Amino acid sequence: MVQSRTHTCNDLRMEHVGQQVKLVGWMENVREVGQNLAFVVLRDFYGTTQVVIETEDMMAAVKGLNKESTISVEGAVRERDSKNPKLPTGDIEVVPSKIEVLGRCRHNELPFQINRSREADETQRLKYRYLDLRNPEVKNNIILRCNVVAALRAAMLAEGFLEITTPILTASSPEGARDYLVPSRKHPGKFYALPQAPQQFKQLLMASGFDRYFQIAPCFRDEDARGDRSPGEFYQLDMEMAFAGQDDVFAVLERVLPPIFAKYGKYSVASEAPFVRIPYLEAMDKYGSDKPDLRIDLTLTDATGPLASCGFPPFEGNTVKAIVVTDFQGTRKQIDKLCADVEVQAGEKAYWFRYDEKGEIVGGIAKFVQPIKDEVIKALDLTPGCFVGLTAGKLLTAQKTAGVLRSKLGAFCPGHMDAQRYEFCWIVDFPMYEIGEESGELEFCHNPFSMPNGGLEVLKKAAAGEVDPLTITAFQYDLVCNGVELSSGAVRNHDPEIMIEAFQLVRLGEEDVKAKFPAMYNAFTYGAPPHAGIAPGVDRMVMLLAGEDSIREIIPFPMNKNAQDVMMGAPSFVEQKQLDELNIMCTAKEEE
RNA sequence: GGCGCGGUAGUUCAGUUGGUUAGAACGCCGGCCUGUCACGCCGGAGGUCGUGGGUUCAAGUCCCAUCCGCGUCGCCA
Repeated sequence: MVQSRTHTCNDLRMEHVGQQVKLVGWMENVREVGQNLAFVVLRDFYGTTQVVIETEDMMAAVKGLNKESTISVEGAVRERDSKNPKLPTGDIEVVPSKIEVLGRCRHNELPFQINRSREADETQRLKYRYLDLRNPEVKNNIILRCNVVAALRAAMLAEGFLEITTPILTASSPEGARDYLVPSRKHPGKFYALPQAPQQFKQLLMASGFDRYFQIAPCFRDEDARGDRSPGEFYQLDMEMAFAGQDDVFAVLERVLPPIFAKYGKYSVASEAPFVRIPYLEAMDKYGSDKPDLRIDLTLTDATGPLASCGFPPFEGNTVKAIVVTDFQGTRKQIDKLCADVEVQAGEKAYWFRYDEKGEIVGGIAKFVQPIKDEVIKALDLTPGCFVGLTAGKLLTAQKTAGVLRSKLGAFCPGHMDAQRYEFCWIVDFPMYEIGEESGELEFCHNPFSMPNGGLEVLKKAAAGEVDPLTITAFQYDLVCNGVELSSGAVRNHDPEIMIEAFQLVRLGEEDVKAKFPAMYNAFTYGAPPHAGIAPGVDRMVMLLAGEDSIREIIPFPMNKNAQDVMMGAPSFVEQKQLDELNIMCTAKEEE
């Protein structure tokens, strides 16, 4: 019988000196320092322990064994001659009497060095993710994720929420992101879809009488990846509350999240409950973004008045937004780099000038500003030594471009951004409708299930032409932290009559609502509670807590940007027999 | 799909105006070393320069095409 280990590689201390122990783990490193003297670093999940080789027998046991092989070591704990204060187990070492190979590493060259895997090529890391995860720095993010999920679950249960799972195989939903489809063998030509979110199910739970629901819910969307958005699948802390409104939802997250951010986050929490609430239009106007990073103390100023007609062609007839940066320390080269970065990201140019220490307008578009110097200084409240970044275009374009410039300037000027903290805010009062860019007609701006602010009355006035539908706001809100959109939620529209009215404004009617959301529409005709909810992204939260810039760092087995699992080889071709059984024929195939 | 950056040894990278045999660090292999802990010292192996075409006496370097990766925009009700 194989005796199991007596301790982990992080257990042994001075008090264990003299004991016989058995450790198991990976042979991380071997330092040979003499004819019959070597030090083996043994690593397991918990830590590392040094094993000292002093005899020909033991040397023979590890000689020829590749690093990263798994071994068991039986021996005595001894106080070290030369201690290492940097290691928790640095005071002791194990003198082995028996070393057994448990799993030989057949490769003397690894795809990357374990403790430096984060520097390696990302495709290699993903292909050999099981080796990448041996790196404690990588592994620790996964442990953090477990702890955060456990803490979220505990906090939600303590708030009186029930965790209820909803179907993974469900019906394709007509709006929103692209669905992942799953063919049905028993129903030729028909498909299931993986849920983009448990949206309709959680609202049905409310109609069923469950008062508070939550779920660490897997969500599937066939959309392209981003640095903070994993392709294919992700997790949300999905929640919904009956007989509740916006303030109730806010209060729950304001109680649940800050302690978890404080305990598990890399930085401190700067926001106190209640979090700042910023109306959507104000966020766009002040920050040029609906997910403002409040760690940056810069805001946008309107400079259309003095600058639109200064003679600089790009400003002519446009809205001009300015960002004034006091105490600006930046070279010409750095400014050019900033503007180039803005253009890459926003697709629009940024312009600039400086009001230097001598009180002169210099650099960038100074030539055009010079003649109206006094007016501009007054309008923008300039002080000597400041930098003025400028963007122009239609209102929204000028705002968005300035938003990008603002975040770049924040990252560039440490004096204007304290990055080592978490700043939360709510973005509220999103517009209910917008003019679609493709259609040129009125469309839902976000979620057609949101309750319009003003209810049935305002919708009827809009239908009668007494109110501009573009001015109607919804009880729709986002939770933003450090410029990352953590979550979207809403007070739902639980009234079939208001639902139909809302749909009629976008040229849809009762039949469309019934056809698109049959279960929910019917359920709401049987007496539905007013309800509201939200769904913070678990992956993004963990990313913020870990202080990582890439979402892949906090997912155990991430896909690459092209939604491929290069380790498992997914997606893959399947056998013709499988397709036949599902009545599926492929019209095109990627080359192998 | 658009734009930006990148692809050179197992890994991370350097490679000048196009010019001798493509380099460094880490890793790997061999040797030395009795207290290392990023061990040290000596030696060695290891390269279709992403792929295909072109210009040239000569291409890692210039041109064209193409593939792959990352970022970003579109997209994500």
